[in-house]
Amino acid sequence: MKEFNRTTVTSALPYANGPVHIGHLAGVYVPADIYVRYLRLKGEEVLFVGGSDEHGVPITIKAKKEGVTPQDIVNRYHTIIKKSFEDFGISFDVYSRTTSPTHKELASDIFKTIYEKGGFIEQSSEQYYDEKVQQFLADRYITGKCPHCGNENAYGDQCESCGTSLNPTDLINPKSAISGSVPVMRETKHWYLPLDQHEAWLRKWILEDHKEWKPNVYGQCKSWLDMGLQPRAVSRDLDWGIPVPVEGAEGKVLYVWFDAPIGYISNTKELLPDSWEKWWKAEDTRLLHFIGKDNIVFHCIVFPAMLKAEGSYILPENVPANEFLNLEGDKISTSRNWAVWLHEYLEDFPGKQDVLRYVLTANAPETKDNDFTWKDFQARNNSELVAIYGNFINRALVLTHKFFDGKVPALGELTDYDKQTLEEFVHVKTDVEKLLDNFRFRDAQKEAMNLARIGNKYLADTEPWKVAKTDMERVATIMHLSLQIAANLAIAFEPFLPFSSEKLRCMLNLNSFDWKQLGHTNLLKTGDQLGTPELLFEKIEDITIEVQVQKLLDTKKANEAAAWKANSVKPNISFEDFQKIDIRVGTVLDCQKVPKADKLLQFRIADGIEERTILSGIAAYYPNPEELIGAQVCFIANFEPRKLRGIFSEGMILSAEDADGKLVLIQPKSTVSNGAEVK
RNA sequence: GGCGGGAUAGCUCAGAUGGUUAGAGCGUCGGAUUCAUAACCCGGAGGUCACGAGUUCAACUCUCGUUCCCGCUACCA
Repeated sequence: MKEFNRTTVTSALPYANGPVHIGHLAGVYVPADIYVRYLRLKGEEVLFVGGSDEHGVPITIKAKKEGVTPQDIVNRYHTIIKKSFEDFGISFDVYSRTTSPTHKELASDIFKTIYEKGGFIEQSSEQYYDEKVQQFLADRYITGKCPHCGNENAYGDQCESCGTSLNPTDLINPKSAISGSVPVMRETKHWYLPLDQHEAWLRKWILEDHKEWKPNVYGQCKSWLDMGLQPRAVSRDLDWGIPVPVEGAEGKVLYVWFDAPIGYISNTKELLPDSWEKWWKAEDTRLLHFIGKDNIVFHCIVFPAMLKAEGSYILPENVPANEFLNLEGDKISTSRNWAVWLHEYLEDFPGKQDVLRYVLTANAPETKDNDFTWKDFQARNNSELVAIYGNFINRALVLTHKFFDGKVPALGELTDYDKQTLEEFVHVKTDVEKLLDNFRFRDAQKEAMNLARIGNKYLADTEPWKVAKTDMERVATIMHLSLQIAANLAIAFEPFLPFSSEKLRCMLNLNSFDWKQLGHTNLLKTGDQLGTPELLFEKIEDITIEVQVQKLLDTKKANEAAAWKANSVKPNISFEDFQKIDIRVGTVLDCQKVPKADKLLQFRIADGIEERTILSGIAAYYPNPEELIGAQVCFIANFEPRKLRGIFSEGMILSAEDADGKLVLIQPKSTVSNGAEVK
């Protein structure tokens, strides 16, 4: 077992083309933050690095769409993202960005070093080029007709209609997704990192030396290694990014995947210009990458290969990747606005950062994709944070104020039951530690919560409010111990719920604490004056949750409307065909629901000659049919009569079907004679 | 299509190397209690462990097949 003296913790760099949401928090930043806070509390040397990933094609596309520069886009989102992390107490030592000068310099240096060592191969190939916007097109930005299923909107890498993987050259009638113009083939040269040459040591390093990695991480790496590694491009033709720092590379930038992870290092360097190297090059430094499952191969294979090729860096000791968090049963999606955005959450739930941190940890996607629901959020707040933790603290403080004027009472003789309780909560410390050391944050938090359960049980069993009538000394001991448990809770929850721990610390008038004190009963001294008791957590009412659920339902509706596309036009018909249809205007004389039929309305229509009855299946959209009386509608007059629900319908009333399936009557703009023909 | 991960109580999830009655929290039902944000505390009910075969004295656990969800598939980032 290797000996480590310090730990470098990185968390995946969020891509700066949108704000961050609960999925980011649950998968990466909360677990990383818990771990880092835990190490800090233990007094270990630790550095927590984050930053925004600001290069790459999607940002340039977004900028073009909005008519601003890529720098404008990343400035906007970097600011929002950074603030969200600060607000949620994600305790980065540094949060910088890949557009920083330090990063540009370091990324260039690393590229150059590998280049000079002959660590890249150069290769030319033909690629699609958009002459209108003068840039090469990534596969994703070429669309055309799928050769397999005929879908007109297949992407250059895959047809989403039939699922087939494609090459851009497979597409029939390719078009640039950026400008819509027809792309041409053009030769271009790129640098590749020959991963195949790194395969042997990667295989040993991962498959033999790191069997302790999580199954999802280990499994995916094994899968890649078994398939055989291929050279991977590290440059691309683009004007947004870090220029490839060698001759003959005009117009080429580092591929964003190459540049982004170096951001971990350059952000460290920006913070510690003189001492950054020990965090990245010293053998006694333990490097950990917190990421989501979509990043596994990159952090376990590609980035290590880059670092090895450079030659002077250490490799990650573990990569605790999480699965994904879903929202109310659906995949979280930035583009579909299916997310709970952190900055919006704080507007709706000011001061409730810890509640979200708690819920996301309690239901963290550690072994498989999990689901976030608002109902669960409410339940965890009300029946765990409020009822178990908050309630215990409140009981302990209120009782102390009631019986001892808010001063820590003296500890008397311990009963066997007292000792038994103390023993239980000493266990909590070792259990939480063991779980945190293994990145099992969900269970660790549950174990911390057990401390509050122990406290509640202790009060219920010792019943100080009863004993107070006969034996105040005994009450003093009970409250003394209860307050010590409360102080322990502040420590145990600090990594998970930093804001609440701080609040509790103030209520208890504790100066400071560290992890070593956990499990001890001398955190508070007899006679210490406690602060004013406040509620640690508040109940969340049904109405609050309903508002959030409604917000999501609205989003869903808006998405459906946005996704709606008009049906393609039917084959042409002749004028003679059209003439066969006799469409007329008539006035509604009477209109009512057909009994025992959900959808049908029965119309009595004046058609200019006589009256006729027509049935129409629009009842759901006209809940008050009598309001239609007097209105003019269009109908097909020569439709074969048809019996519906025992009634003859003599024609068909015309409606337009909206995106959501809603039917809307077609009516003339101004009143016309009954029987007027529609031509 | 190929590969990887997953499918376990009403809900959200745990279940090293196969071994007697499969666990937790919430919810639910019953009891006790009143210091506390109608909260806490005690107890009960609830599962052919996705489906179908196979290996084994023994399978939630191993093998094969099927279905569904998620991810990766090397120029989406």
